[in-house]
Amino acid sequence: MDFKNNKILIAEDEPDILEILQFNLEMEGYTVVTAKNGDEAIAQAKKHQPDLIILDIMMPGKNGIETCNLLRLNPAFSHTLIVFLTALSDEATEIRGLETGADDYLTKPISPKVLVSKVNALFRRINKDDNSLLQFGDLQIDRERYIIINQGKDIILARKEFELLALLASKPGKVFLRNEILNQVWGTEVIVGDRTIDVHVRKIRQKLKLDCITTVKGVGYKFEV
Amino acid sequence: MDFKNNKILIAEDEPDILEILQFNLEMEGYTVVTAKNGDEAIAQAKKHQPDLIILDIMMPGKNGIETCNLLRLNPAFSHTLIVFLTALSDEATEIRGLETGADDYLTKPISPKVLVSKVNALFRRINKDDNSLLQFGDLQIDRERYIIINQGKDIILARKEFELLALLASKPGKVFLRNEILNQVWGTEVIVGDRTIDVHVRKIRQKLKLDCITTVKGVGYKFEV
DNA sequence: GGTATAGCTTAACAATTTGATAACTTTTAA
DNA sequence: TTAAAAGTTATCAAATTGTTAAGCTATACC
Repeated sequence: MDFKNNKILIAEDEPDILEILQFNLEMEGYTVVTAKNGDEAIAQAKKHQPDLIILDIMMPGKNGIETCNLLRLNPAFSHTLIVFLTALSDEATEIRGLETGADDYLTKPISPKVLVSKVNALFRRINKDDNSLLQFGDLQIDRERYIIINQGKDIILARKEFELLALLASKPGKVFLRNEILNQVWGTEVIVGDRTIDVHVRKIRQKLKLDCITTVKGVGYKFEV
Repeated sequence: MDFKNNKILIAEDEPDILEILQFNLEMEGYTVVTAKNGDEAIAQAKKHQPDLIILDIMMPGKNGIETCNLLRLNPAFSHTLIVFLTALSDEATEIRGLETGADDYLTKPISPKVLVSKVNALFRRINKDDNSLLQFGDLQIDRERYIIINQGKDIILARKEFELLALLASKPGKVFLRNEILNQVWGTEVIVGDRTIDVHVRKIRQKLKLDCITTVKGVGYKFEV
């Protein structure tokens, strides 16, 4: 799951609860920043631009609802996920929170596991379909954007090159026979010469500057990191 | 709030609860269709293409979780909002439900007002992403008002130009295939010549004086800031 | 209702990029 | 050692896109 790179800001005045939440979300792979009250939360939000903000409603100084209102006024946070967390199971507060523009509302006591699941579900909702992105260490293959990113640098491959690489990378380690490659990338109709695949492989190797395509002599090629 | 035109499918076997939910959501301006069990829910979903599906977990025949799994397998519903509704406050079930790919989880008893608020919040989020205005640095695209603003200056695009740009900008970075563009901007009925898209792209580039549309040769176009 | 205007599409051609091949060299495995 | 397979390079053809101008269409305006 690659949405786990997302950043979460937790604003909670009770240190114990804060620590439990932070620990569990970090275990899940999220980056967590924290705040002890509303003002600090706003400052941290501006500094770190989190993808999700968890606001305790009962906090000293600015409470969660006021904080949410202020954040939503800023265009930078108009799309940020905001979730309230509170011990109040008071219905009026809950409704007020949601009308304020929060995306969800969690009632304490909530188990860390449930929290993590809810957070995952929220991100799943906004991250739409991320099945188009393959990642291997420093190498990213983004099928949707049709680019390769290696060590932060964009690499542009021509269509055939890209499709060939994407095919090999779709099953790392698997050896693709020349025939398989021809069928998948060129289709069964087209007939091309013997050296065509080699030339494309060469160009990929050249552009990527990375030894990720291995030749299996007499058989085919495979992708390996 | 224009998202109130949205359609909601409720699957719930207890007629009393079903009626209360339906009544309250209709009062709020939503269109509601109903189902009494999982199979019926799937049939209704296919028929009505709802924007949100509320699934009771405990239902005769297929339960809510199974139903959700089946729906998510169908690409037509892979992005549809799904919310579980159940009397179980059992933690394991809750987690299982969320991992299944539901977007939220509501525990009975839930007051109609809270339900309505949660539903509103869910729609607020997805509508925010789809509609309203997109902003990329100095460039603003206001889909509602059909206006582009670049560095404070209004730029007037013709309708096709605007729709093409708005489509590309709706997913920055994503490469839209020529076919996708034709389907989205022109519709599946209309057939236009090969160079039509290019000409519109050229005009957009010319008017915006900004290099924000990238050609991916042999594939399509993408919007990038 | 007629005319002006902007918008949309197309055709024709230019420019560019991509892909395939030939011809040759190098590597590999038996 | 030696075929067979794969690598390399330059070159040319083909595919794709960019550009421009012109014609058609719908809409607005008088």
